Amino acid sequence: MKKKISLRVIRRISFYYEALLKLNLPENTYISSKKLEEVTGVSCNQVRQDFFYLGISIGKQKKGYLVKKLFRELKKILSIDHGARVVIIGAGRIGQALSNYKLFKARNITVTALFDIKPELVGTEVGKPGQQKPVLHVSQLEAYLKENPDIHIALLTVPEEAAQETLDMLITHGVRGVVNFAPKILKVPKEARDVQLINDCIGTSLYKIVYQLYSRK
Amino acid sequence: MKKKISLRVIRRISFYYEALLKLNLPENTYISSKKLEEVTGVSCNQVRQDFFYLGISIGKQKKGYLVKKLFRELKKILSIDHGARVVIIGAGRIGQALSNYKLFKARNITVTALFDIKPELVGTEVGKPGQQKPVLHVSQLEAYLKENPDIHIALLTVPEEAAQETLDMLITHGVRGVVNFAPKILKVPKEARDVQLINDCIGTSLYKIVYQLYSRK
DNA sequence: TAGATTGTTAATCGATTAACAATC
DNA sequence: TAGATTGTTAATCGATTAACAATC
Repeated sequence: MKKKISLRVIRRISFYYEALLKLNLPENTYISSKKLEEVTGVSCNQVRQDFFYLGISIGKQKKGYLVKKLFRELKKILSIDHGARVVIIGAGRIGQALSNYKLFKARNITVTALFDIKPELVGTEVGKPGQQKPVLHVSQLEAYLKENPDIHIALLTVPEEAAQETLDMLITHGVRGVVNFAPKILKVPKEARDVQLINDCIGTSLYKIVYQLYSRK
Repeated sequence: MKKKISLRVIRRISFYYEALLKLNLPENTYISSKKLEEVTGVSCNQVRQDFFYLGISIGKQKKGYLVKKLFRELKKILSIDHGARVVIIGAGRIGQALSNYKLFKARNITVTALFDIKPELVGTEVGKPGQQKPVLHVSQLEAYLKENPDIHIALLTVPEEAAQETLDMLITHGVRGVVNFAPKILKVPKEARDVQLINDCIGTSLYKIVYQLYSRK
């Protein structure tokens, strides 16, 4: 059993990985923790602490980390090579935005289909030309998951009123990880305690800004 | 100068407030920390600890907190009565989703306008009937902010490539708080250190689920 | 009364920051 | 060499959990 890595660390590892992707440096060059601080906003001390904690001891004094090796290590931790296929429940604006999310590709995450109940959406395809995804009716979901037993994750973007029952339904059909975007705290039923759920409502970070600007005087 | 409240606490306070809104209990009833745990997922110990920290000592043993009083206290902390008017830069799917975000109203947050550069969007109105908002051209932003000097916050939903320059422009025009939704870590220029910025890319929480499901064996 | 729930303190836990010897 | 940067430890800081006396 591996060491447990907190989600905070995972988040920062994601930052490092994406920064590396975007910098697009030659594989045989080096990047220092100081440079990583510059591009990710994570302090260089924190960067080295993370690497130490994760057993990434590939640095060279005076140079930094070989890009090629660092990529390999980060990929390993994030299981990038494993890949993941996911579905999106709710083909509204947020669902469609997620279905086009650029960085998923770099993470080896594939959105295979969207599901909705609106007649005007069901049967259409969404997304940019060349990477379009079908919108199916929610009633087809059960069969779809049976045909695609490698799909264990769903992104939930249905209206608040339908969110909890949809989550319950997803779990019944074998989904094991869900990100809920509805503005409602959902709960995993007790009998399915191993299902991973993140409530991540778009818009809540605005509250923090409002607080910082208007309450903190 | 008030005690500094961390953003984690603010986030939980938001949960309590929204739970209270949704439960819609009569003002003269009581709610216990145990019940708040049930509806928010925050442990009752944490709830009481938060209230203690914030000086909310209005509980009655054996009963809990009077809904009316609790509302008042939470509103005070979150500055709900102050209110905030904000603009959205980028009228794509995420921008439009945010412009319709239900809970903003309960928080006394008003989206006044959206800005974009796409000809097919500029000049239109978005949103549900009765609460439509105009989409203006980004070039009109400077004048708009001059006319509405009470607007200090922008939600940034432009494409990644344009995000940093747009942020710089916003700051130049006097914006003091920004939530960035583009999949890129933006930086506030050194000369504007007091500007509040949150990078909150939709989709990153999926990475956590993927990690929990596929890496943690 | 007995049971339930608060307010508060202390203990625990975890995360971040700082510092620095080692060395390329 | 001198300067820069790592790996690692220790110190600090902050957040959460647990416990319980007080009391309605």
